[in-house]
Amino acid sequence: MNNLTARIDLLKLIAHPTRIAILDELSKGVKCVSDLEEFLEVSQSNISQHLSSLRLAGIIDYFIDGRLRCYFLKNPFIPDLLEILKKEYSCDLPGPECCPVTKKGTYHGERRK
Amino acid sequence: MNNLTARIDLLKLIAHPTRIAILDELSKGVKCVSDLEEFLEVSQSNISQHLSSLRLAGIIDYFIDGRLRCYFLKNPFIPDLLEILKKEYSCDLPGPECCPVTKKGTYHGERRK
DNA sequence: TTGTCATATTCTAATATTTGAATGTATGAA
DNA sequence: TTCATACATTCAAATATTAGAATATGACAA
Repeated sequence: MNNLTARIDLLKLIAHPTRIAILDELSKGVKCVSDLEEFLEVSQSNISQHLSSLRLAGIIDYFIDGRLRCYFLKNPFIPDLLEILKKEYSCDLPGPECCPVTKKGTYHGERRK
Repeated sequence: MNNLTARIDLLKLIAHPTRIAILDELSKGVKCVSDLEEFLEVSQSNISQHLSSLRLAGIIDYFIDGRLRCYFLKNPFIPDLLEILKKEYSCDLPGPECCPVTKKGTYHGERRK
């Protein structure tokens, strides 16, 4: 499995509102499960399940402090992803030469013979 | 639905090998379906289905040139995403003060009373 | 006006994901 | 040594995603 494939798998795992919320919170610092429980609107069991999946994928990890499990971000791809997820874009990409609105210009890409 | 939720939905839609391959190819320029067919290992029907989903989500669009449909990228979030997907990271994020390996330091986050 | 090319749509089966409910386990306090 | 806390695991049901097969459509060429 190459790098890109692996990265796409990560993306798929992460593309979930609760998981993003967890990662966003962890990006601010170490948190234990009950910290997360306080600001997420889902059950403790569900949070644990998400944490477990994220950890199996190598995205986060934890250390044990007494009876707390303190989770933290591990994968450096995550902060970059969170950043662009929150970024605002003011307009669409510029259309190609032969724009669908004007119908002018032609398409110069490769075509089947 | 706020911006972040919408962005997460986009992420979920995109997190698929064939879709990423399509978007990556479109990021290099306009392509029609048969161009895509040539380098993707999936059926034409399947490509069309992916293109259709991507278009419904506002990620891509096309213009008609004779009997070709020429697709292009529309959503400006995509190039940023593709960039970080391909980025190499040399190591994990630095662990927190109280690291799981050394077991030193303590956890200063908020805790339930 | 018929055929063919380029592409889309619909339907369905297979598969994957997500969740809640119930229960289990380890730790520290009393 | 018993109890409560903090968290994890297992299971099953509900739901969503994906791919392929079959078929449809619209444009151009002959």
